[in-house]
Amino acid sequence: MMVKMNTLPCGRKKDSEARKNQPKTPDWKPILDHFLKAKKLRVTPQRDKIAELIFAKKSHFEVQMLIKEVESKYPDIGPATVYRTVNTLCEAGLLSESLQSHEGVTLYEALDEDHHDHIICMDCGEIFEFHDESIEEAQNKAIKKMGFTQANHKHVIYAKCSLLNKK
Amino acid sequence: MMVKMNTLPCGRKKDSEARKNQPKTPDWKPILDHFLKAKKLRVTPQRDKIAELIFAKKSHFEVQMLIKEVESKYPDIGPATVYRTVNTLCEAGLLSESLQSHEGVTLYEALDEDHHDHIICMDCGEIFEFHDESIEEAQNKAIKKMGFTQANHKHVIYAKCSLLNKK
DNA sequence: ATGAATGCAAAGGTTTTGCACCCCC
DNA sequence: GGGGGTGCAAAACCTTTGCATTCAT
Repeated sequence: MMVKMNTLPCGRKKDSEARKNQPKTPDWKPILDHFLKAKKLRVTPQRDKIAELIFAKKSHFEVQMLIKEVESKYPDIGPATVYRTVNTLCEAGLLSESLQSHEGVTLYEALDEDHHDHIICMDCGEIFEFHDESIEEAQNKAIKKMGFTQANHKHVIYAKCSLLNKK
Repeated sequence: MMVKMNTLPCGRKKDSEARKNQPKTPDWKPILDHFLKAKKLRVTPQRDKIAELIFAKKSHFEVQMLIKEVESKYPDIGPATVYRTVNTLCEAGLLSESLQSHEGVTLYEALDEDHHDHIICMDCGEIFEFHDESIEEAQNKAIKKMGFTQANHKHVIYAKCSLLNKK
């Protein structure tokens, strides 16, 4: 099992130090350009700037926050363009609506190579990513048994980290 | 593993015939009344009618659909009351925001005794419920290993049913 | 009689759309 | 110069709220 991208749980440092200051998708630009070209869409400075902000993030984000960021860095870029760009990036497969926060807000996240699930601490609100092969296996078996194929899934665990829990 | 509440997959009949025409929560009324009394809230015809419609369903629903249903059966009951009632029923523990449809709409569902996860067919859109003990076990182990407690989870699988897939 | 519930309409918030203008190809 | 992109504002939605009135207890 591996956990990454965040300290765990609730403040403890874990194994992700090396990755901490790297974007999740360093090579987004050629992928995006290729997608745009294939779809006969255009490479524009707005799209590039918004994408850059998104892929500089190391974590999940909500569109409203992104809009505020964009607005403060590039006052000329409006919310409509942000929404449009987010949708385009989703279609390009670079970004995905990954989960709902505990309060029900949609969070986006850069799609990286490997699949992971999420665990949200109900005390501190922190979102951790994890990958557990035995869960995946059990799941694939179940899907097969039920007669489904081509599955993907969203698996979010809402829990409390044990440290805070001891109070 | 058990699958219930629907034919599976995509039209095939499965094990849920006996349950098919029964509401998921036949005994909602005393529970609701008890909750209302405890909270010093009132039993009103509007709440009863809306609850009745909800618990007559055998499946998941979105608030917008419920509002349309209520509107057509009881034109005097407005959307605001529907929203308020849905929230009250959630607080009463009779109802819960259970998952997001593939299009991102929030679906509610009557809370019955036992936990289950969801699998949505990406072809026919049908939502199936299933419970798989080996997934649950793997999950509980993982949660423990990561140092979390008191977990609950939302696990939605998006897949294609094999029958349609053969076309 | 008291205070909660309702209906209505308005407000709040998020996301999409229409359109004139701009600019990349 | 054609067609997609952008910015702005308006529209479209969904959900919540305020308030006067009604109604359960």
